[in-house]
Amino acid sequence: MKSDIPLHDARLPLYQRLRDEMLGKITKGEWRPDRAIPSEAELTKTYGVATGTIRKAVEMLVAEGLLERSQGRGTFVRRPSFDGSLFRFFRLMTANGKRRIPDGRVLECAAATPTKAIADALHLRPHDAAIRIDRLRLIDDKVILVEEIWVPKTPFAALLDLELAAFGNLLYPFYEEHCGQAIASAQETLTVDAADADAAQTLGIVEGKPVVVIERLAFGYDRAPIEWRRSIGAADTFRYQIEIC
Amino acid sequence: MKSDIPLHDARLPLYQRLRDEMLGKITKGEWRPDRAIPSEAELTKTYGVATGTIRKAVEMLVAEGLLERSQGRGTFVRRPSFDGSLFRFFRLMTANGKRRIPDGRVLECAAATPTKAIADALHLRPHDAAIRIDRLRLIDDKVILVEEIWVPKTPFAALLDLELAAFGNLLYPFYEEHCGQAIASAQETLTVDAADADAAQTLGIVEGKPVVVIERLAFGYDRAPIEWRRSIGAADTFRYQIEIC
DNA sequence: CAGTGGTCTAGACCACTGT
DNA sequence: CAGTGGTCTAGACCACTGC
Repeated sequence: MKSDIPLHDARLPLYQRLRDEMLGKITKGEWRPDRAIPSEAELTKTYGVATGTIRKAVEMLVAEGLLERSQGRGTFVRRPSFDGSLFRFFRLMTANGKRRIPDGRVLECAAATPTKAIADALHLRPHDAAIRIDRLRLIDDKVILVEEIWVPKTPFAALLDLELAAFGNLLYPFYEEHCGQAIASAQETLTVDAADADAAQTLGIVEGKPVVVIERLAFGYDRAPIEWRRSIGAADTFRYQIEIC
Repeated sequence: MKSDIPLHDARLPLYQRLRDEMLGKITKGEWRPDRAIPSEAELTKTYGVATGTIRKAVEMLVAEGLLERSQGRGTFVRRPSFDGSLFRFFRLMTANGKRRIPDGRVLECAAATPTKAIADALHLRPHDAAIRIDRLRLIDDKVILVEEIWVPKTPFAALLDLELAAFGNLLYPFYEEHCGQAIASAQETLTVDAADADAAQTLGIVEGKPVVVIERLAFGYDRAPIEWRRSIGAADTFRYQIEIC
């Protein structure tokens, strides 16, 4: 029965080829999100391999976050759920140690010309177009962060056609839904500065008071830079938490 | 032969208990860095379990970075190479983007009574003894960080017998060498505060100027808290960088 | 209860390393 | 070559889920 398994590369281990095969079922929509895939027993029959081999292939996809197993219920295709990873790129905390996602309010989203530093960070060539997003983040209608965000116009042009109110509180799921761009990792640099007049007014603090400046460069799964952003918040209410592993 | 495996918790899966057992061999130095551990065949005999079970336990330790497998050669205990991971717990950068490890100068290292918050963080019971280390970190003889560090007296008592000058620039390799305690992960919380008189004087800044406060709790491979530390530095020269994956 | 994934066994054969 | 880890088999029994 081994001939049932397409031998994409006969030199690859069986469980690898099985994993690729199953990945195809998911990406092609043959196995749909939130639905159970065939049971291990079925899969062993379908592919003519032992349970251990099926398990190893499934385990790979579980580790990659594409499948989810639940004892006694089955194995399910994960809807790219940002519920679980909501906080992955979000490191601000309230004083009592809880994380609360602030509301996002996009003030502007338009084509613009980035500075050289930002263009370089995004690997833009000299005349590549870009989009600038100005955004506030609020908790209980109080501004806690002022954000300046840059993305390349390609493939983010779809953002220009959207109502500003249509932007969600989290941009990354938004990028994925409307532009097909998933964020895989990011690099943040955090410094402390004095508030300039603009930022001070928006944040409701006195000019010259300390602010925290977070510059983030976010990357896709192919490690290409996708988004540059700078967030500024009042230092006295600021709390940034990170796990180092 | 299953009785050969200490049943730390009989409800845990066998491969978990095996992994813990093997972890003990490593941390206790019974299996030494850069040396091969017994082959799979030997381990199955020693512990009286099937190869698959041994493999799963070994795989866990490989995933945790403690073992390394090499086909045809054997499985080796990894020397915690601080060469590559020197910067793993070190996130301060100079303005030009380079990382430079500051010198460490231990001012005091003595038994002391921690606050309740620190005792709780370290999971100390009411009368467990602790050690406090006061330390400066300097670049070009300029103080850039003031650190207060707490570790449990057990198993860190060896630190009390050392000359202060004997402490290296990096404490974690030091802990490992003298106390057999390896740091596996840490959690940091970063806030901005105003400098009190003490810190201001040590850091050479004006009292009330903003300082960055980093509180870190570091954990061992068994996820038990090992070290609490608070580092304070002047905000204007501060730069903190992190990769989020 | 039947069906699912979770654990575990007791092997087999292969690919690779060092001598 | 003998010995190692890498892959794979063909099951068994258990714990959990939902009906």
